[in-house]
Amino acid sequence: MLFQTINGKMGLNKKNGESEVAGMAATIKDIAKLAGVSPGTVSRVLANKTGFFSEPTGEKVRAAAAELGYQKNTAAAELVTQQSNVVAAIVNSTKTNFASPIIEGIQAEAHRHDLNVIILYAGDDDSEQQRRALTTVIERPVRSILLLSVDLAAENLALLQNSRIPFCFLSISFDEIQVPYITSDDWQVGYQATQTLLKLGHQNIGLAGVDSDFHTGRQRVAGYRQAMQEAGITIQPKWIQLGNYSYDAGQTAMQAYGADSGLTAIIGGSDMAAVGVLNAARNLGYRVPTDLSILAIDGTEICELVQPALSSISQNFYEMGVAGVQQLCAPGELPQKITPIKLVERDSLQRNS
Amino acid sequence: MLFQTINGKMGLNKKNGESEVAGMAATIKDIAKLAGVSPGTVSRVLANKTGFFSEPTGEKVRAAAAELGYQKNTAAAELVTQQSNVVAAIVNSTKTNFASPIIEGIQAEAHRHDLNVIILYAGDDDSEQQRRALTTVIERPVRSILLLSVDLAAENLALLQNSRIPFCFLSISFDEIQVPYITSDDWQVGYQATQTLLKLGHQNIGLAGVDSDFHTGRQRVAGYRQAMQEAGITIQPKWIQLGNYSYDAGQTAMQAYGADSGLTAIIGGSDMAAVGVLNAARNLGYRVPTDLSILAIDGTEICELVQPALSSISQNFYEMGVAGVQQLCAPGELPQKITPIKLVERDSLQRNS
DNA sequence: AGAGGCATTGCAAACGTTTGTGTAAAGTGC
DNA sequence: GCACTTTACACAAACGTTTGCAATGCCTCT
Repeated sequence: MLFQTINGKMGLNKKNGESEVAGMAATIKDIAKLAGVSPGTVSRVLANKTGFFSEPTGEKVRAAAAELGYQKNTAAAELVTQQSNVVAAIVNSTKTNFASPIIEGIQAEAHRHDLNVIILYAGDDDSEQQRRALTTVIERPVRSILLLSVDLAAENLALLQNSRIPFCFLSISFDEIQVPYITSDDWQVGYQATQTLLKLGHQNIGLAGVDSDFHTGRQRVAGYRQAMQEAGITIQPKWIQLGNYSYDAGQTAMQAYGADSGLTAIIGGSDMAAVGVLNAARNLGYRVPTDLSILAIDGTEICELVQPALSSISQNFYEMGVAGVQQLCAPGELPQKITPIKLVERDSLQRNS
Repeated sequence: MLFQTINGKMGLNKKNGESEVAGMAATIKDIAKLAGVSPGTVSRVLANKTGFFSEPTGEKVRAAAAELGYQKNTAAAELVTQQSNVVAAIVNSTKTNFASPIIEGIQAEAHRHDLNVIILYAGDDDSEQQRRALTTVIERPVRSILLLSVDLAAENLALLQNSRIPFCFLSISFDEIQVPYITSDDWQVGYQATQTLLKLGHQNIGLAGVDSDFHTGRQRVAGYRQAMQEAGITIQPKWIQLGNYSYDAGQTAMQAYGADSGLTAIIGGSDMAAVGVLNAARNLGYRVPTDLSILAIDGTEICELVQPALSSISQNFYEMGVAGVQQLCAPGELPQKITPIKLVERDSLQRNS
């Protein structure tokens, strides 16, 4: 009775008669056959649509599923239901390491909404790798896309917008184009960093390693300029050393300042840049913080790894992650959002006498 | 002629008449209708199956696809072809940070084979999060699974093996169970680290922060013991301070050693642990490397971030990544594989006089 | 006892692809 | 001008699900 071999219309190029023979994964139909019910019923009990099946059948089906080691084919299900519960996070593999707390935030909030998270790497500034990551997520049913500080090439942005999948940028901002993003107020980041140093009596303050090619960096520089201007200090051109936020950028910035820079404080464009500044400064003979105060921007764990531990203007990356998925779960909100920043004091700042 | 409205059997609950009305993504059928050919033909030209269509038709189809902004639904395609070109990497979100070079290796080699990579986070030792990550990849068509130093709970390993998806562990090893893995020879790691220090004249050598709960850690300890024994040195129990490879583990280990430990050299179980040792040692009044040599294990970029830069027994994580996808692309090879290690000298070692 | 309701299940369409088979029309050789 | 091959395409099945609808049987009410 249980092992009846009625098996519908026979395929032409593949006979599906005995499906437990080889390694072919068990399907809902196999369960149906084993349990002696229809595939539809199996689907219903497995989806726990209570009220649509009797307890005895439920048991039979569950037993059969267990025996066959059934694993659902979600892709097939998503095909018919036309909806997915995975959200994709695309990160650029830049050396600055704030991605991890953002992802933890995404993960936590996503699970709260019963969503699954997949992560894709999009290379550094490689538009080809971006395209690759983008198409792999667009081509399969993802519910939404989060882009962690990736600066999309124009053609890739078009691709993304064309896909009609909801998306949101994280930890990056734009002025020219109108897209949803969540990040810190980068102008405030620059402004408050500078203010912090000014309040400690510093006047000659450097800004090292920020990238003014993008909005984020331009904003930080603008905040810095404004704070300096309000304090009545004229900025020497060499005080602003641009770069790409990396460790190397910090180092080369510091080397450009040189051993007799006249600076008493430096703002690192990122944690990594600040560490670069720190190490290069030491090699130039500076003692930190005695001779030179250093203030990092970001506040990731590396600040606590080096000695002296770096004080920082810290961003709330975790919060960015959760805000990102919230934004995508409850759309209709305004598309730009700001997460708070705060000063975290460690051991790299000192009052300028 | 082009806009004929023959559209097959009408659906009962959803009329698919004009599909460009709302946001519904364009399908192959829409293209077919627009170009005035059959869906099959569209599929063939889009897949570039040359020889199956004439150039004029090819052009018509491509034009229609472009006009509709067509995006392939790979999930649907994978459903019928029964094969996928995505490989999943599952990483645990541990604070030690070697994951990134492994992923870069995976990524590079995968692209060489025209595969796409998705990454999942599996939490730290959270079997529930593991299960979640695992099922999300098992439930959809992935070609193979790489697990980066994740120690799977027993029930989750069963899940994985049951799925019949090829998998390989990276940067972790096992003795009790028989599974494919690629990692460094951890015994050699411990042995060579110790040898390095012995050759520099050290005798009282500590081992800090390794986790002997797992095979990897046990092997490192065993290598250390063997090297010490060969040198005729009896290990004081407190020289071995276990931990979980973290920064904190390194710190507490060093604090356990104390200010008058008698040690002249310490092996950090990981880079992070070594940095923990370094900072704690400084706080205890040690000068590194003058009073105390420190040798890290792993050789990630943090070794170069701290001062003095930490010498290390470096693993080739990138290579692990490429070996992992190679292994899964050309199966039949022996299931365990070893990637080489090497000593990288930086500034944290000094001869013991 | 017949009508109506409800619980349980089967049936079949549909999701968006790929691909084997069938078949006209066009091309080739004699 | 006929048989034969080739070219270019359409047709339809199949992948593994979900779900609206129909069908069956039983229960309850009058």
